Amino acid sequence: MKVRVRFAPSPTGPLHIGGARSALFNFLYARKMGGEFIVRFEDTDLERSRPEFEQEIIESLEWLGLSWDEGVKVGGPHEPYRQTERLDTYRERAEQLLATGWAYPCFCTEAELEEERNELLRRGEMPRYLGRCRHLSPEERRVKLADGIKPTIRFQVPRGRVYVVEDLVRGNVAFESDNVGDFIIMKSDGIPTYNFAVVVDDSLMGVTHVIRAEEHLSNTPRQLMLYEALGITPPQFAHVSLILGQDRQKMSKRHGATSVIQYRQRGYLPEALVNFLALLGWAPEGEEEILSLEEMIQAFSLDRVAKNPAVFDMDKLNWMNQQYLKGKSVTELKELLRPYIEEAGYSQWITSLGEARYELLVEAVRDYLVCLADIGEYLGVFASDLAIDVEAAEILQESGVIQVLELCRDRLPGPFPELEESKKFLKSLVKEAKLPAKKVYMPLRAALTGHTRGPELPYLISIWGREECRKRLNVALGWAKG
RNA sequence: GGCCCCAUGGUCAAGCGGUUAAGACACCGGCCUUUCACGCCGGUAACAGGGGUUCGAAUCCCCUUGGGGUCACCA
Repeated sequence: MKVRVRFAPSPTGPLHIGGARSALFNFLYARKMGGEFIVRFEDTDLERSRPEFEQEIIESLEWLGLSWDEGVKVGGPHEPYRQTERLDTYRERAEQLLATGWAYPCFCTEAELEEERNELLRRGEMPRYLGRCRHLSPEERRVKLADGIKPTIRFQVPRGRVYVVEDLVRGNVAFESDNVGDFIIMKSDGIPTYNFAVVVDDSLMGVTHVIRAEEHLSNTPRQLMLYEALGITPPQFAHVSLILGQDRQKMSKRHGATSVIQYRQRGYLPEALVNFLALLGWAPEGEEEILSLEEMIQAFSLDRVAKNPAVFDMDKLNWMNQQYLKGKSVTELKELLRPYIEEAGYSQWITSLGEARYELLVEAVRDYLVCLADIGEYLGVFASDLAIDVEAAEILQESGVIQVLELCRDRLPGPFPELEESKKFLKSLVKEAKLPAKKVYMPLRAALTGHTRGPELPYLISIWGREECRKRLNVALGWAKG
């Protein structure tokens, strides 16, 4: 049978980093097995679901390079792929469960349930639904209905049974049905709840493998019961452990950037994020950790998925991103960088440089970038007026510095020397000054940039050109003399 | 709290009864270098604890401890 997997986010927020990994694992498994990957929206939470989030999730998936064969946006044989558009389907199945006695209407109000919960809590017992409406007579039901009470539909959980989840990453996990209270499958407004809708959709869509986060493991027995009641063979399950923050708690907003879009905004490359995420909970056989999507597909296997939770390590992501940044050509970087330059407010300045000098600039800073948004920081050095920091000030006060700066100012080639020319110029300067190289370069750097560290001098000179350098040298000279 | 999952360096992890217990990130040191990075070389650092099983346990079983998840008219 052809493998069919799915990613079914609820559009109640942007695509979470954990969701992205679930999507990735599903994608990898589908591609590896020559199967199909479905994306659908579970938007039964009317309060929190928003179309904007659907759009954002789709864009995030596309940005990551995870394409799907069927589902939202692309369509397919099991349309629609949005749960609120499938309400009739759920109603039919609910009727079926009602008719076969697997489910019953429940007329308890929220207030009553709340009271029951508090009472149980007060007695030190576990809060759960006691089954008050389980055995209402047809008469009683008719009366309640006549009173205008809109019932929910509850699933009647079998007593004394054991349900075993056969999990591809965890092995067999057993749950006793007595620990599960009768749960709602249809809300009073006619919207199905998650556990019900997911079962109906997965079965109707022919999903063969459910790969999802571990937080769903405890829900699985409920789903198994539903499969049983519906007379459907359940799919295979694979529960992947959670991604934790530094404090070992489930990743949440408190931990900083948790959505894919935030990483995109910061200038992480999709290849890097995908590669990093893949290694969180999965390890390929070899020692190579930098893998293309294609290589990941080849190497992917569910039995190499780890059972233990993984802490999100920003340091490693940063390193990973640098690796991918290094793999980019200057031409590619020039384009990738543009939106971030714009964001940092340096678009005009970059345009004024012209393509050749922009390229030089990219070459000069590329090794410093952890992510694309860092460009703003480095551009500051180039585009802002000279501001001398403490360390640079100390250098400028050393003896002989004034002579070096003046010599440089007077000999500067121009108007815009090529990189090689700048290098030659600097060497000749050292020779003429008859000083150790460092005694020439450090003061120059301090005077030109106002800092003691930064991009290489030849780049600075070639990018700024003679006039800008002279201007800066004069400012620094004025400062050093004054 | 009940139920369930998990447990190898600071982090990600390999390991699936016999290894000097890989590798990567981070960290530290050295080299390179006109600075800072980059790069290269090297180093510190782990089987949570206790019982078993076995000739032999990181690997299998049990308990303890620790962490996490789940118990909604959220998904």
